[in-house]
This record gives sequence, structure tokens and C-alpha cells, in this order.
Amino acid sequence: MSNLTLEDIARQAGVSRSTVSRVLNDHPNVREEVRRRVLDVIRQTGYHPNAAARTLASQRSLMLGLVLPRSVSSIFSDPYFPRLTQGIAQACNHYNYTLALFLVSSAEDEAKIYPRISRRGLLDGILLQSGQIGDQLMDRLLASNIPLVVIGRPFNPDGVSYIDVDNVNAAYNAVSHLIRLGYQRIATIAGPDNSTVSIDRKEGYARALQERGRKIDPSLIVEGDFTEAGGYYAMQSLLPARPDAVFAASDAMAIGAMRAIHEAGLRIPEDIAVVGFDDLPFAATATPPLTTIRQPIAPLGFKAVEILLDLIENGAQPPRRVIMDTELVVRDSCGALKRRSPG
Amino acid sequence: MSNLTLEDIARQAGVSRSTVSRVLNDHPNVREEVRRRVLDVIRQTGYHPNAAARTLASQRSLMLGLVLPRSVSSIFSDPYFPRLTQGIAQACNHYNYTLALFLVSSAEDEAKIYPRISRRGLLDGILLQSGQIGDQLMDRLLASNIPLVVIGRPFNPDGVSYIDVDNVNAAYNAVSHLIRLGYQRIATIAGPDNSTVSIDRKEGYARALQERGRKIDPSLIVEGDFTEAGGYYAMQSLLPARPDAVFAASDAMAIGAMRAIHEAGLRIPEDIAVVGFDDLPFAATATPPLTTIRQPIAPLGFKAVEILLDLIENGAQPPRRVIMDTELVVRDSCGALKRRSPG
DNA sequence: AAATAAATTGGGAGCGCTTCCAAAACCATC
DNA sequence: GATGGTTTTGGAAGCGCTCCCAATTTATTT
Repeated sequence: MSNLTLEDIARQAGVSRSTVSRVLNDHPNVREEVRRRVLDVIRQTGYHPNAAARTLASQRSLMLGLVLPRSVSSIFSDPYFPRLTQGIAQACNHYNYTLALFLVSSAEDEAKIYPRISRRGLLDGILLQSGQIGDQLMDRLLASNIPLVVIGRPFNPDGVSYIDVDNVNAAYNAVSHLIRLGYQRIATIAGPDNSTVSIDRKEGYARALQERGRKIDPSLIVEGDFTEAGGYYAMQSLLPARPDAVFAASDAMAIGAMRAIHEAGLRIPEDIAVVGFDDLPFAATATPPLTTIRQPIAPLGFKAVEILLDLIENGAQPPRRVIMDTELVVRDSCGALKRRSPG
Repeated sequence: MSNLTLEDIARQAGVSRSTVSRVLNDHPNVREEVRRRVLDVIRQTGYHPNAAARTLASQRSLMLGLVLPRSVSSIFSDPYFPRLTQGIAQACNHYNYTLALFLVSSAEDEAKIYPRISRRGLLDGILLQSGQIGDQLMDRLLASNIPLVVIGRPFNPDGVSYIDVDNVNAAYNAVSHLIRLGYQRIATIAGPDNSTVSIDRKEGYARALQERGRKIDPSLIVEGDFTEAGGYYAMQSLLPARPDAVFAASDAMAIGAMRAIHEAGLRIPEDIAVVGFDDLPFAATATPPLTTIRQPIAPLGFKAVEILLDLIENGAQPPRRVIMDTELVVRDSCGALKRRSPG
């Protein structure tokens, strides 16, 4: 349709290009009558200013990039990412930014994507999902000097703005809850050691035990990979150690663990209590319904955008840090509703 | 970092702007020695051409938009979208396009997003997830004359290029499978009537029954909303009609149905067989493992991009149509592995 | 070696907008 | 009604690239 330009609108409205531009950008100094006249022409013609020309002239693209690095994009089946994306997209809509999505799924992708990301004139800022240890992408992006907010604490957070959930505290609360309920042999199915999420959740687990004077029993700590199958196998390897409760670092692993427990002929929570992490939709409808930690994933994404806009507006120094709280959702799998809860 | 321009590179390499541009765009007519010299300077300086300037001058942004309309974005918890997105993103990487994501989550969003989408100079083409009946977005986008590929058959497909899975045939195969296994009272949990997906799957169900001379029993057809909870309630309302098999139009609904069946004290597949649709990850680990239809979701997304690039390259006439095949994945929930299967 | 054809290069005119600056129009004041 | 100040408006110079065209260089032919 319309390949109209500013000039065309200006001519039709009987004003100059500059005036139309002012109307478009809500500049104050335009006479009300003229503004109305211009707006009428714009409405009638269905004119939309050309995005590229605007970006080139103003040096702002009103576009943010969301980069999901290779190490995590395989987990794109995890509902975490859709929710995060949704929060981010909502914020972008709200602040009138466009969202560009970069899914890095292979090494080849990474090589192709990086130049595209760091090209000037494309993105005003970047949101990067923090990845595994040793991921070079963050350093490269940081070096490219584009405003950057990392989602999830990076391994080396020096000078980096990031937002994260308080994983340590969340895990601490989950395990404390189990301790209060009287469980003695509390195990954990942790995530892989190469992510800060796993490290933090494991630390929260350890801290809760230690604060109550419990010893950390290495045979009660086993590593999963955040998947259902991983949780299943982890639980199987955990059974000989006879835990009476298990804290899984993700709901998917918790569900896998529950499957393993059931298959072993044990009951939840009578024989083994289970607590997960995430509060995914299926946590509530599992049998038994899963006690878990709810993360504010979409709000986290939304907030990440707000931080990024702040960086764009006001510069990246000092780095911003935001840690969001979680919530323990008590259902049946921890036994709280069956046991006498002391307190 | 570098706010270098073409001109800077040209000066440093001792050539003209045009020559650098030629090198950048792989034009043939550049002396090998000059090309090398220019590339060296580019490499040393870490120069990247400005995207906006390029778009403005060449009238191509190398950017595609993926629009997920309001009616479906609420289902973003459905793994369908992540997978689709992944396929699309992979294709974009492969063909060196950037992907812009438009999640329409409210009416307000829609009003804000539409002008952004149809702004010239931003997108070379659009992928639109087909939505509910009555969704205006498709017509508006069509009218804006930007190359458009719809994912999922739209209600009014006239003149529209689209790609879809063969839902009719898939459902037909699933139900035929149940018929072959000897089930007599085959029910279906359909999706809401306002989407072509639901309509097509229901039609496949009906066609399979009719071809074998079976009557369609309205009491065996009930409507869900593609969620687990919806499947659960749908199954509950189906139980009085005493079905011996049920075809659910999505895995999520199938899982909900299984929960309802178990709660009613019935066995799967002995009392009621279940077949789902999607082959989501949890289908394989459900109890019992779910027989279901596998859709090539990511390949669908990939192909959608290829069609769109074809439209961009060669014009939108005639409209392209691609229908992809599905695959019946037989597991335990249909009873095929227990029953004598009659040939 | 001259004439002609082909390959390579440089210059300039945009692409459609923003934004600075100066001119014009308006206003209130003395 | 002239003066000074404030709004409002128009013109022009870019933003950094592509691409056409003409000029230059190189290769080929007779």
C-alpha cells in the first residue's frame, strides 16, 4: 500500500516536512490547528513513518534483542522460556519497543548471529539469558558496548547489570520447610554444576541444613539435568541412601523423581516427601500435587526490560542489580497437610 | 566501540566507498587484491555496517516478523509455540534473517503493535499464527501488502499463503487405529469450535467413523479448551456415555482425560483407551505412555520461513499452500500392545 | 601499436527521516 | 505603533548506506 513519505503528508497538509515530523514525535511547538490538520491527513492516508529512516536519522531503533544462548535454547521445551519471553514481550509492547529474538542453537548460529546483534543501527539494547560457565557471548556483547542486561546471575558479574531470582533463599526456604516438618534425611536433586542457578539452589539447600546443625551428606546430593528423565534417574540413584524427603531443583526433575519413587513402590509423601522448583502448570495436577517454589518469571522478564531501558536512557554505570523474591507453594507432596506441623 | 562508517573503511583501505560496499555485498567486480585489502581493514577495525542505513538504502531489512495473536498467545504455555518459534528461528539464522517477535496479549497490545508491524522499513515479511475465527489481524496485514504466510489454515484462505499440518488426516488415522483395535464406542475431546485446528481434527474423527459405517454419536463428542484441566472436565462429562476409547485433540487434554479416568477407578487402556495429539515430551513418560500423533512443529516453522522468503523474492501470486504429514506414535494407552490387533 | 571491448573503480544522487538554525509570525508591553 | 520576547514554521544538512553511471584502467584483438 502507501509508499507515502513525510514530504507527501506535508504537501497534502500544506505544511513543511519538519512540521509533520514534529507532529509525529509529539513535539510541543505545533499550533493545535496545524497538528489536527496533519493528523487528519495521516489518518486518511494510513501513513506510517519508515522505520529504517527514523532509526538512521535519530540513531535509535526502538528495538531490543533477546538472546537465548546455545546452552539454554535446548531447554526451550522448558516453560521457563515462553514465560520469560511473554513478560519481556509485554514490557516491549508497553514501552513501544520491538523485540528481536535470537535463538542460538548451534555453534554455526553463534558465529552468524553475533555480527548481526552487534551491528549498529539494529538494537538499542540487549537482554541475554545467562548461560553456562565459559560462555563467551556475554563478554563479546559487553565489549560491543551495547546496553546489556543479563537474566540470571552470570558467573562473572563484574560490571554487569543483571536480574535474578533469589535462588539461594528460595532453596533455603524449601529445605527449611522440610526440616520443620520433621524430615531427617533430606536429599536434593541439583542441577548441573555449570550454571549459577544450580549452584545457588544447592547452596540454599546446604545453608538450611547447616543452620539447623545438620551435616551435609554427600550421598544425599545427586545431580540431574533439569529434565524429567534426569530427575527420574537421579532419584533412582538416590533411593539406596534412603532419603525421607527430596528437594528437586526443578519441577520437571521433581516429576521424574516422583515417577521413580512410585515405581519403587513407595508413597509420597508418607515414605518420601518431594519439593520442586518453578511451579509449572503440571505441578498442581501431579499426583500428589507438588509442593514447589513459585518464581515470578514473567515479571522478571518485564522488569529486565525496564532495567534495560534505564541503561539506555541513563548509561550503564553503575551496573544495576535486581533480585526478585520467590514463594513457597505448599501442596500435598511435602506432607505438610498430613503431618502435625510444629508451629 | 567502533562508530566507523563505510567511508572510514574506504579511506583506510585507500579505495572509494562504493568499492567497500561492493566487497561487503559480494559483488563480483572487485579485484582480488583490493577485496583482500578491504577485508583486512574490516577485520582489524571490527567494522559492522549500520543496519538502518542499509535497510533505508536497499529497501530490505532482512527481518521477518512472527505474530502470535491474542487468541493464541495465552496458550504460550503450550510447548507448541516454543517449538514453532525454534523452527522459525533456525530458518532465520540459516537464511541470515533477523526475527522480530510480536506477542499480542491484549487488545491494547494489538492497537499498538499493528502500526509497528505495518510500518515500512521494518519487516520484509510476516509469519502469522492463525487465530480464532473473527480475528481481524490477518485481513489488516493482508491489506498492508507485506508478504504474509499464515501458520495453520485460516478460516478464509482466499488468496492467502499458508502452511498447515494435515489435521484431518491425522485425526482420521488416530481414530482408524482405534477402530482397527476393535473399540466400539470411540469418543473425542475436541478443541473449541472457533479454530480450524479443532474443526479439522473433529472432521477426521467423523470421517474415520463414517467410512467404517459407524454412526456419529453426539454424546461421545465433547469440547475441551486444549488445556489439561479442560481435558479433565471433558472426560468427566464423557464418562456417563461409557466410551471404551477416546481421541483427545491435544496431549494436554489427553493427560487431563487420563487423570479423570484414573480418578473414576478405571484402567487405561483396559477400560478406556486414550489417544492424544502433539507428542509432547510428557506423552512418553505418562502412565501409561500415551499413544499420540506427532506433528513436525519445528520443521513446519522452518518451512514457513522458506515459503515467506519465496514470497518476498517472487511475489505473493499465486498463494502458496503446504500441508505437512503427521505420524501416529503407538504406545500403551491405546492398548495396541495388549490387544490382538486384527492385521 | 592502435582500436576496441571488458573489467574495475569513483562520484553522486538518493533512501525517508530528525534536528539544528534562522526566519516568520504572533504576543504583550510601553 | 514600535519594541522586545516568545512561539511556530521552513529550509537544509546530515544519518550511513546502495546503486547507477561515467571515468578509468586493463585486457583483447587486428
